[in-house]
Amino acid sequence: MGYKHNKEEILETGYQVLRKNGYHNVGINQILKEAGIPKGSFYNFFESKEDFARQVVEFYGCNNSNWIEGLFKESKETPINKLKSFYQLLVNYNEQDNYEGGCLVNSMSNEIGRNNDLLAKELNQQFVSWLQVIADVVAKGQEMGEITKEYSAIELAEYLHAGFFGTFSRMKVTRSRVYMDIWLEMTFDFIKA
Amino acid sequence: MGYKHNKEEILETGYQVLRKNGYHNVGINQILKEAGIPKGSFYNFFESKEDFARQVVEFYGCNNSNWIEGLFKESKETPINKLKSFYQLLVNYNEQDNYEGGCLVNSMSNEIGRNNDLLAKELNQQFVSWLQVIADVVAKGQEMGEITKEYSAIELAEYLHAGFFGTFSRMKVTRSRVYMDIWLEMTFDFIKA
DNA sequence: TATAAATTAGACCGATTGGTTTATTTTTTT
DNA sequence: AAAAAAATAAACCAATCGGTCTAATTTATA
Repeated sequence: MGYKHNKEEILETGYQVLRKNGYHNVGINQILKEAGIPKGSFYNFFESKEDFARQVVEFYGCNNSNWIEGLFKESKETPINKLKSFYQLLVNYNEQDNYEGGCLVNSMSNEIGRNNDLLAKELNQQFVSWLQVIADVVAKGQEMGEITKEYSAIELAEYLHAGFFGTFSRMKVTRSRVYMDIWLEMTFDFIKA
Repeated sequence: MGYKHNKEEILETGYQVLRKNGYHNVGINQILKEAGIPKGSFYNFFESKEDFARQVVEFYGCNNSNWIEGLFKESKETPINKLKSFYQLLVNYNEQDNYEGGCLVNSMSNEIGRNNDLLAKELNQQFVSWLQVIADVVAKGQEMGEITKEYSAIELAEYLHAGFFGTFSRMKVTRSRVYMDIWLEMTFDFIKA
């Protein structure tokens, strides 16, 4: 039957809160309030705010990694179209969100990537694990002759995802997907064989 | 002769502090300490922390805009090489900094681009003014037949600078320029005519 | 030179921060 | 059923937050 509160629900709430507001802009009390738990429970599950954030990143990162893998596996499209559809899907979700939040790993990397070694390490780990999933699809596209072989699959994956992140950040400020759509068109034009 | 403290010096200190630590991670007291001024002087010059940050962004944005313009004007290289050298220079500076800080506009856009309308507006304004300078050089490159005409100068400028920002963010976490150098190579390969 | 205005200086303020503590309740183990 | 362990609950803590206030000093204006 278990206790009243469970960790995964808190992590899910934490993910939403941190994604939309950032790390230093959010206090523990806000998380307690939104998750509907008392402080005692929070500090029973998590050592500190930093530990909490690290676990949120890990939780989100792993979920996202599985989601991407599933998406690529189920899709019947060719590799290059799988990738393009994937990015289009992310943009659609963000648009529905009215551009609130964006990607937790992207935002948090920018906010504390240089000031907090523990979180930076976790953020990079998750990013790299996504990259591997993307690189696998890129590699298949290269084998099929769809994607340029001038650069390695991992180099192209980094290029794709870092570029995507940059444009994603711009979307936060402009609150418009116009340049994001152009980015998609240009990038997938550039990387084709 | 003037009073003891002057606003530009405070803005310069503020720029360094905000760039390295972010917005919400920095308190007024830290700025007072690093700038060596009492609180009374700060609130004599600035209405609030938010107003201060806005002025720092404006100050940095304009300085940077002028610097870029000067750089492009003095350089004897062709447009595409001007752009590449410009980005390489930025990376070199960041490397010398041991990847602390990065670009204030990039970092701050990510941190508060969606939560603070006043700052978001200023950040976007500065970004767009840089973009115009870059687009002018891109346009010259297109005229000379060096750069692809498949996309407009401003589209290419957005593509360049947003992509650069994304990779710049990654550099904060990885603390290495490896993928940044690859990004440079790939991007300037992609956009050539 | 007298007066007004701007700047400097830092003590002070209520609110909030991340985190601790203590007591109670619930679940698990014996 | 008894004892140990885990989880819940919220009052409490020192430190810090952004910001205000009053007084002293310095500069500009009349």
